[in-house]
Amino acid sequence: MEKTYNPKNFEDRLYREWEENGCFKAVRDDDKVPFTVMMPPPNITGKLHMGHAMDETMQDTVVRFKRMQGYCALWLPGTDHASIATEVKIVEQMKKDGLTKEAVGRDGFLKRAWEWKDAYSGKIVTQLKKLGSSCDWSRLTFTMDEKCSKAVREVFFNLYNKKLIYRGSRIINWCPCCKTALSDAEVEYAEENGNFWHIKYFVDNSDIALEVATTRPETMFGDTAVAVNPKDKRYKHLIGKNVILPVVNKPIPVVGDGHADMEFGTGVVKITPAHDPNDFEVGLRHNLPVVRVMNDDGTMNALTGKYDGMDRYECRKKLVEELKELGNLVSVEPHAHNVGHCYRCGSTVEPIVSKQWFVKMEGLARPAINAVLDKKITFVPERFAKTYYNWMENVKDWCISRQLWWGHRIPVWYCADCGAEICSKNDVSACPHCGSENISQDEDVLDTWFSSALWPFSTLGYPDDTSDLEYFYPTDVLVTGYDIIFFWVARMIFSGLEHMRKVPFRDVLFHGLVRDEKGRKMSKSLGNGVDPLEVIDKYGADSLRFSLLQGVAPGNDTRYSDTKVESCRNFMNKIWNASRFVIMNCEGRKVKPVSEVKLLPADKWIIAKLQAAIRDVTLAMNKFELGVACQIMYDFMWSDFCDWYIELVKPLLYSDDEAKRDGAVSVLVYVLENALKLLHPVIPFVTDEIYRSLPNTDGTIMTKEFPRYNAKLAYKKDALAFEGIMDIVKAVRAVKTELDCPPAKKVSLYIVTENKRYISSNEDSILKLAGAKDIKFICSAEEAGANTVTKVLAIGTLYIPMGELVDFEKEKARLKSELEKVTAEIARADGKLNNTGFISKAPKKLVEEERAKLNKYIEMREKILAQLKTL
RNA sequence: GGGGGCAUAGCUCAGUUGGUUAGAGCGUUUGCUUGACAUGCAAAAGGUCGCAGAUUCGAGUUCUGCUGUUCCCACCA
Repeated sequence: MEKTYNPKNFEDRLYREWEENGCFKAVRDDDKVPFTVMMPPPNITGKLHMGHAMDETMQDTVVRFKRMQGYCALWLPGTDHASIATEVKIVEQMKKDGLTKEAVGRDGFLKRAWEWKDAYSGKIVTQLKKLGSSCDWSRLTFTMDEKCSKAVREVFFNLYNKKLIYRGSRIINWCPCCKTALSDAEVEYAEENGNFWHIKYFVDNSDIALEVATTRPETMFGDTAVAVNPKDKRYKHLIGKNVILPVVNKPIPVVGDGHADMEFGTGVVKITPAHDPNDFEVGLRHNLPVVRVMNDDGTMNALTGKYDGMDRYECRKKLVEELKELGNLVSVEPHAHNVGHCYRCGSTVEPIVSKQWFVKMEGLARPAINAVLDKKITFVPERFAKTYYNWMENVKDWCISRQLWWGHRIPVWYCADCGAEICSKNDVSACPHCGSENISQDEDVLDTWFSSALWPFSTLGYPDDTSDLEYFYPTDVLVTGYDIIFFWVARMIFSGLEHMRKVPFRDVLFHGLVRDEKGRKMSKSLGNGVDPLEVIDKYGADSLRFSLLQGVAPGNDTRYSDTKVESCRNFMNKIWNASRFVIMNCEGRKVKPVSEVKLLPADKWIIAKLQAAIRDVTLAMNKFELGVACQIMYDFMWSDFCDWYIELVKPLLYSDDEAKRDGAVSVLVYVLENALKLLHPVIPFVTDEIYRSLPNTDGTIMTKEFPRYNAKLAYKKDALAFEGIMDIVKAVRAVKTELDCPPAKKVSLYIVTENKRYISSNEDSILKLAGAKDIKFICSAEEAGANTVTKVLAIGTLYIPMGELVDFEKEKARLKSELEKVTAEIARADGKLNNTGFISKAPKKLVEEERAKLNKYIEMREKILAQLKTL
């Protein structure tokens, strides 16, 4: 083995081997319990970012853990066609070649899109492999694969026939840049500084004017009424009269409607049903005409007269000027308000009336809410359930049609002759009503998230009754970011319940955003994104994986930092070198099962620590507390195993006693092997590479059983006793440092104790680790002679002759400060034990422990006092 | 307007049924080439756990209010 950890030597090789040996393949096995995870399919538009790296690492860790525990673990990978995002990119790409969608046509465009898909989805797969993802690549699914299309059509067909999908003219969010409708979830709001334009609308045949205030004057052409509050005494009498729409000079009615807020602005609202969701509702209530005045590209239409064809903002400017000239403009006041933007291209969206397809959410939402309420699905951490309820309870119908070409085309055909509308699972070539072949399919495609919503079952063969679907569905855990609760998680839940009659997954494990070192969101515009591939190249995949999990709490945002990855790389190096040491010492030795080894106190101690680690890691993993699990492993491996145990066995390894050497090596191998198995789900590469070099192992670690807690090996009392030995070592080291004594200088140890035999049996360890030359058991302090430093420990009192290094004043001060500490502890324990409430109400075990502690401290205090007297 | 998160060592963060003297990494100080590792070892300094109450024998942990900060949702034309 090389002297330092060098992941480049083995990561790619191991991954190839795992793959070639079919280690990731999940085949139905009725003797095993299934464990299923569906990978949130990355978009084919981009490359892997840190968010993906965290998401995939968490999934891989959970899946590898379960696989080792004996589950039939399926992790199914995929990629998403990302309808709008991809289409935007392809349009950009074509623009460079001087081409437009219209120029290449639908077929030409789709050809380009598929080429894009072929080029990019492969890249993402390569990147996922670099991370070590143990997914079943034979099942790699693309959201526009044949099987997904089949599922999409089935679901659409069923919902259509249940009247849960309908087509209608409603207010939707329109992106004038992407030229498509968007769902509510696809609009992002940001506060912008705009203006409030106050405009006079004169009452017909009168000098009286109503003053309306608007932030979007250009929509005025679509005004079909002016509303006042029916309770508003100022305007009540005008209800039913007409006002003249300026510029257009058209009379429109004054209506009374509660929508007009008496307190806000002038209390008069212009009503533009075609361009505002609230106005649309008012329009419905008062039977107002809906007049659209804007084109799909954000320019004004013919109804705006001279503004026809002008951009919406240009029109705004010119119109305001005209109003000013006409004397209708009363005032302009600055006004900050929230403006909606397209989540893909950032353009300001226009609320526009448009004929679109919708999913009726009433009826779908309730069961989806109940599934979480009834704990059929558990959110981790729980708090995200609130976000989910809140959204689900207020959800509006889902606009699913997009005026795009890249995506699942809506499976509805229209007959040009008889006007029939035909929804079908299969392509239709003739009208079933009139037989006409003059029919055409709906031009629009479906929202990307419509197919994503079916992901947990479309990937397993739905709508067919496949064996996989029966075995692997419902899936077990969905791992994803909290930012797509609405887009995806919620929609998978109601879709699973509606179409499969079962929840799509039992747990949802949320993670937060990976931010940059300063806590900012990683983004292209800031240029602060860190490429996981570069990090892997520099530090190795295991280092990155560990750094993304260690000490991270579920659902919390984290900061990426090079220094953290570096410290994790150091941990890998530590594991590497400790293993190298163990393997080196195995040469020519008999490595026996630990059950055949006569265990020494230190052995029992490390085995006890190992068992505790196994127990705690398993508990943490089962609760998805991956950050905690990593911390436990880190501490066990580094502090317990490397810093203490390896140092403890060195004297044995260098002794001439063959049996002792064999025993030491056997325990080393046993502990290391188990530790590697514990660590494997998180850091698969380095653990497997080492595992293959261990004696008595064969094949890969990834198919071995995950360690099980064994109560017989817990050795609680032995472990506690051994801590006493460690206390002696720590005390000597501290004294040396304090007195500026070189660590290499050997000292003698005088000990007053009732544990002579136990200390003697660990003498070698103490001498080696403390840097001592001998241990002498004495009965009183005097025997230790003058110039000693005293350490009062639980296992006994330690006297260390330090010769001229001893400064009596300092020693006195040191003992006094120790006395203070012990006295404080006595006061604390005493206080507790004198509290009748504590005695009567606290668990007995706790009271006893406290009492034992008190006794221990009292004893220590007496010893310290005695020592102070002699000084 | 509604709902969350966060506030713990100089910095970044853990701390999940309330119970040892509140932890880690990085940084800082001191000393070490101790035959796996200087990507290392040892020792140490550093915290009234945002503030004020409440519940409890016992609160970093539960509840209420407040302050600061941040995110999400809704949205007034």
